[in-house]
Amino acid sequence: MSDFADRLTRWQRLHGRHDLPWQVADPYRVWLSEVMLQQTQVGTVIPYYQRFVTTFPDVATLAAAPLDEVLAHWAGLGYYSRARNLHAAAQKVMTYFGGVFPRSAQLLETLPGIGRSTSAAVAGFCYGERVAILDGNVKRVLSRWAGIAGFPGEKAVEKQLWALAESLLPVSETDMPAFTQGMMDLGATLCTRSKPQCQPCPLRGDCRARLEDCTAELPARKPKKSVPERETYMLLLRHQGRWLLQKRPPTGIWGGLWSLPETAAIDAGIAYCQDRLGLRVELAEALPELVHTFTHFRLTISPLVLDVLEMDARVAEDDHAWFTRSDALQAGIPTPVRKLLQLV
DNA sequence: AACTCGGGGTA
DNA sequence: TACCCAGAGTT
Repeated sequence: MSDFADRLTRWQRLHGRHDLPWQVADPYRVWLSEVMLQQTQVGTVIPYYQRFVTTFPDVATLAAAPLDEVLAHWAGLGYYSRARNLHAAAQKVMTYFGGVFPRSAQLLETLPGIGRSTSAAVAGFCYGERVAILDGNVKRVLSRWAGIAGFPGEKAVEKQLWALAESLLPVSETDMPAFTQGMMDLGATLCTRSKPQCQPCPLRGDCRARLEDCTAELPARKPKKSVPERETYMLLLRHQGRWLLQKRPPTGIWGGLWSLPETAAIDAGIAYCQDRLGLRVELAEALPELVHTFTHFRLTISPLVLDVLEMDARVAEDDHAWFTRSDALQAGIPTPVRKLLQLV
C-alpha cells in the first residue's frame, strides 16, 4: 500500500480539478484567489475573480488603484477586511519587496490578510515549499481519515489537525502542488459534508470514518449558539434624483463601504437629518422590513424613504455624498443596501 | 479561547 | 432554519 501523499497526488493528477481560472503560474493570481476563497465557495468566487483580474491584472496595478475602486469590485463578496488587507498587501509588495512576491511561506505570512493556511497554499502551489494548509476541506478529510472526533474549531483539535497535516506532506517538492490541490479537491468533490462518495476515494482503504461507518458524524458539528437580534432604520434620502450615501468607518461591519444613514428610531432620524446634515425632510414612504442574516447576528432593517425639501448651504461632510441610483449600484455597497436601492 | 467579520449554497 | 464554505485578525 503506497503512502497517503502518493495516493493523493496520483488521484489528483487523474481525477482532480485542473480547469479552475486561478490554476496559473502567477503568484499574484494564486494569492488573489486564495484570499477570495477564504470562507467563500468556489462557485461564488469565480465571477468576482474574473472581473477583478481584468481590472487589476497585476500587483502593481492593484497597489496603485484607489481603495474605493477595489472595494467596489469586492462588494457582495463579504468579509471586506479581505479587500482592505489585499490592497495594503499589494502596496507592501511594491514598496517593501520591490514588486516581487515573497518566495517563502514565512515571508508571505508577514503580509496583511495572509495567515498560516493561505501562505502555505501560495508557497506550495507556486514554489513547491513543503508546508501544510488547513482549510475547511482539509479539516473534513483529515478528521474523517484519522477518526478525530472533536470539533475542529476547538484549539486542541485544530493543533492536532495541523500536526497531522504536516506529517502527511509528500517527500518531494515537485509533488507539493498536486498534493495541496488534491487535499482541496478531495474535500470539495468526494469527501463532501453530506453523502461523501467513498467508493472512488484514494484513502478509503485506511479511512477510519469509512471503516467504522461514521462519516456522517465527522467532523463534529459546531456547538449551537443563540443568534442575537438587532434592528435599525435605514434612511433613503431623495433629492433631485439622487440618494445620500454615507461612507462607513474602515473597521467594523461593512467597513469602508458606502451605505445608507442609519438611526435607531424615526424621530431620531428626522432630527439627525436636520441637525447633522442640514436637511429639512418629509417622510414619503415606509418600505417593508428587510431581514439580513450575518454569521453572528440577525439584523432587521426598516427602510424609510424621505424627500428632501430644503438643503443648507453648508458644506457636506467628507463621508457623505449624493449618488444617482446607477452610480450607487456601481459603488461598493452592502448587499441589503443594493436590494433597497433596486426597489426605489 | 472567544469574538468579529458577509453572503450565498445546501439539506 | 442552521450549518458550512480554499480563514485571518483582534481582544
